[in-house]
Amino acid sequence: METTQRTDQRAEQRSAAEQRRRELLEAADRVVLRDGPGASMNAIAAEAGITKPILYRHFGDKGGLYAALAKRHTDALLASLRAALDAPAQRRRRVESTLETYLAAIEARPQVYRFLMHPAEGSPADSGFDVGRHSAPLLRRMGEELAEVIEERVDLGPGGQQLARAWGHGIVGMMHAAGDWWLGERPCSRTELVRALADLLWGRLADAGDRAGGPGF
Amino acid sequence: METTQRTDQRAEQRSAAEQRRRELLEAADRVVLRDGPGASMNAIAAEAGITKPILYRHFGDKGGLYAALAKRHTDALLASLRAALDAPAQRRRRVESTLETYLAAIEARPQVYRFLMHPAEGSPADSGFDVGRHSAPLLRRMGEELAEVIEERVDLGPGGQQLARAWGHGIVGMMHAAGDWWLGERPCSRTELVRALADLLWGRLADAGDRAGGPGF
DNA sequence: AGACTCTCGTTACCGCAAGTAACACATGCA
DNA sequence: TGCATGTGTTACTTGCGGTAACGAGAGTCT
Repeated sequence: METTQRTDQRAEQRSAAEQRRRELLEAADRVVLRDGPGASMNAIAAEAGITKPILYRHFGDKGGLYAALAKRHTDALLASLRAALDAPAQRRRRVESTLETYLAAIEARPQVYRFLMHPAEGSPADSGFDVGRHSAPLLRRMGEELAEVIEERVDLGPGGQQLARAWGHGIVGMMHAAGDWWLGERPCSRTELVRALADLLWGRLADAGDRAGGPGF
Repeated sequence: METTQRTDQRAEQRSAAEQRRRELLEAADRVVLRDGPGASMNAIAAEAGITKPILYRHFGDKGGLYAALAKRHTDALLASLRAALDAPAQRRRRVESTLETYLAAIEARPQVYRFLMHPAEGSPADSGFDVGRHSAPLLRRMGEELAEVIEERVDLGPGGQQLARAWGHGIVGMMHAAGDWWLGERPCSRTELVRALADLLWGRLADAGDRAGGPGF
């Protein structure tokens, strides 16, 4: 039975290869979390106890490795978010719980978060060039300015200043992400998007009714 | 009048240097807009008709150059946003006009936008490693998933699908930016931030009264 | 005039990281 | 014994960021 033997062997090898891959990913994880995303392939290979070419055979190039790494964390995060989003509760409660889940996740493992979202700023000194040092400042500046405007013009009662700041950054982020998506896909006209976002800010989400079948989002 | 002569000369030199700096920045601008943010210092120097060390004398390092480059565009964008935000009109109208301004800007010059916000993805082939290819996918995936949930559970009437997608990406962006800011400054507890964002989504911005003095934001 | 110095510019180099080619050892199969 | 295949290595190339060292021109001081 050569074929069976051969298939068995193939299967063994494949599973061994996947096992190996997992090990490599865990080593890479350790290094990236320690040295920041600027970690070199040499360092990762050393941590795994092997040398560079093996990494390249498994992941193609550095982008492949990082993508695999990111996918793991991303999938985990998305799963927990989905759970919060699907829990049986009122809509507002679910929104709060989802926000809570996300914030708790980034709070619990800020290094992972920084890797996923700010893949530049290495921890020590530097490491070449901090690509990505610009977007954050721009968003921050916009958020701060908007917060000032809100705090100065809208009456939010006690604790209004912090509310204004959270809103400033939140609204800017909303604009940024929606704009980014819209620019890539062009699913509608600019005016339509503006209306959609303004409607969102104007509480249309709270006012909308539940869809037939099951509790509303 | 040595001193006067000397000051004149100094002034001349300084202004000449600034002039030069502007020229270099414009050359860098051209290259970056053509080759993407992965543009090499050699390429930029060549475009400006000089060689690398001069760039380094002017901007210190690559980060300095990019920061200077980013500052120009950032300042311009912020100025127009401020104008829209300060225009005399009702609050909702101003919000719409600000959103419109932002979206129009990124629509008009997507390359500049990509440089400011997605400082990795070079246009041709690649250029080393695309740091930052992960954050976008994660945000996109979250946005799409949220959009699905919204569309499937909330009754938004006609055109609800696109509305849901815009909201999905917008809400995710809000969460992301607010979380990022909060993680950096820790200005309040997690629960407070959750409440603030949920309140925002629940239309508290629309309901809030204007502050004393002038038309509300 | 000639030495000083200051800025602008160059060439040639270093260090380092990504990615690759070529070779070496084991192990199962004919 | 020969050979194919997966696993690992060393040693290399290429390209980039960054720097040191040197050269040329123009104004300045004695």
